[in-house]
Amino acid sequence: MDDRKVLFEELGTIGLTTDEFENLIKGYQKITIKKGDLLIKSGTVVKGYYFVISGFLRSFIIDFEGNEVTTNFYGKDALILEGHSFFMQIPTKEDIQAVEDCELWVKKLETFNKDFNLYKEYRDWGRSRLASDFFSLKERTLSMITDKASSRYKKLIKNNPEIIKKASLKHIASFLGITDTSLSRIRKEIS
Amino acid sequence: MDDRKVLFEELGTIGLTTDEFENLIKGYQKITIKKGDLLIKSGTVVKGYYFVISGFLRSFIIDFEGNEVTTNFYGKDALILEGHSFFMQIPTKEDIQAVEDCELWVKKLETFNKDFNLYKEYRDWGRSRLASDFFSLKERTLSMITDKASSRYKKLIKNNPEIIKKASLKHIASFLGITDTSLSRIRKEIS
DNA sequence: GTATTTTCTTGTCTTATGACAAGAATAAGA
DNA sequence: TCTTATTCTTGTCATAAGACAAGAAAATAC
Repeated sequence: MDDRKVLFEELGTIGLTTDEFENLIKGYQKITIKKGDLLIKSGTVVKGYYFVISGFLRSFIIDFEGNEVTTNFYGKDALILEGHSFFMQIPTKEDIQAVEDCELWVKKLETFNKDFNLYKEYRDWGRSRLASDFFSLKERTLSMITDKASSRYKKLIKNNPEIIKKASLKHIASFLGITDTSLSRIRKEIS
Repeated sequence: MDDRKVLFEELGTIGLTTDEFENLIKGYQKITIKKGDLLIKSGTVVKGYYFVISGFLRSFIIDFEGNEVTTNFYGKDALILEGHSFFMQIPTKEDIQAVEDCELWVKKLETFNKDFNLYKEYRDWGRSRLASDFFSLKERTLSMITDKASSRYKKLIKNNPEIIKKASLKHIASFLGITDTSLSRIRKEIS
């Protein structure tokens, strides 16, 4: 029951009655994956969305030259929603990998659809989440355009210290759109 | 009635009955704006989403140094949805400006919410649109990371020739994340 | 249709970042 | 614990893109 706290914090405040909330919560299943394992494999259809209970993950794609490009990081309480694949039920191009051992809640498509159509509050919550993830991505894209690499790195230190602590230099570098060599030099420069 | 064709193509195929469709369509109002005018002003709360019937628009933000950075372009049939502001009803940071005289359909929040809760099909459509816009932005961000400026420009020529035709060099340049000087040289290089 | 403003091109020089490679440090495996 | 693999640092050199400035071309206004 303790683990439900994470969900409770997010979903317990959207305005559902206790019964509705309990019913909604039933649709979540707990899973664990080991460090290095893939939660989502590129080429497959994503079957659920996920809440991170504990652990740390990253998403990446393989670019045309065969290099891994890290597209995002997911720590405690993060929502992992690969909407394009999940909603349209088409294969995803991204892989999502556990950087540490992880515990997650899964919500599968069928129960998601059922609850989505059942509860207005859940719909509003989902819409907000999507809109705010969209907004974050916009900010990131803008930062790629207007900031130089060292500023992007400094922002990451300030806003996402967990990433700096848990992700490897190589993964952070490709997330920032630079080489690991450059990031190493930026680190030296800053310290 | 002719102008409804645009909407029809998008919304007429989502599985509503004729009556439901007619009712949905009623929620749209037609507006026009003149070249140079702002459809959405930064600092205000977005009151609707828009379908472009005719014309051409661009969205931009002002960065910390006071420069305009073009964030998107919208041609015929495009959906203009500033979700973060529209759904959360908070002020937006973006401006959206008519590059040419434009005609648009507006759907205001109240009718949107009514119809969203009324029709499952409309909900599914909205979710798909949001997910696919999200996906496009992801691709754009990835392109900023993995492609050099000339490749990004070539992709734009191939995938969005309308932008090349209608937008100014300066706006295209900031959209691609480069200076107008650089884009001018890339154009010379290519031709 | 001329004047004025805006947009685009081109030149020179600077700078941030990449490519490649070799060694150091750290982590993982046996 | 020792060995091997991985990650990180550092050096040298190459290159894409920016900064600044001046002129050409095009669009807009009067």
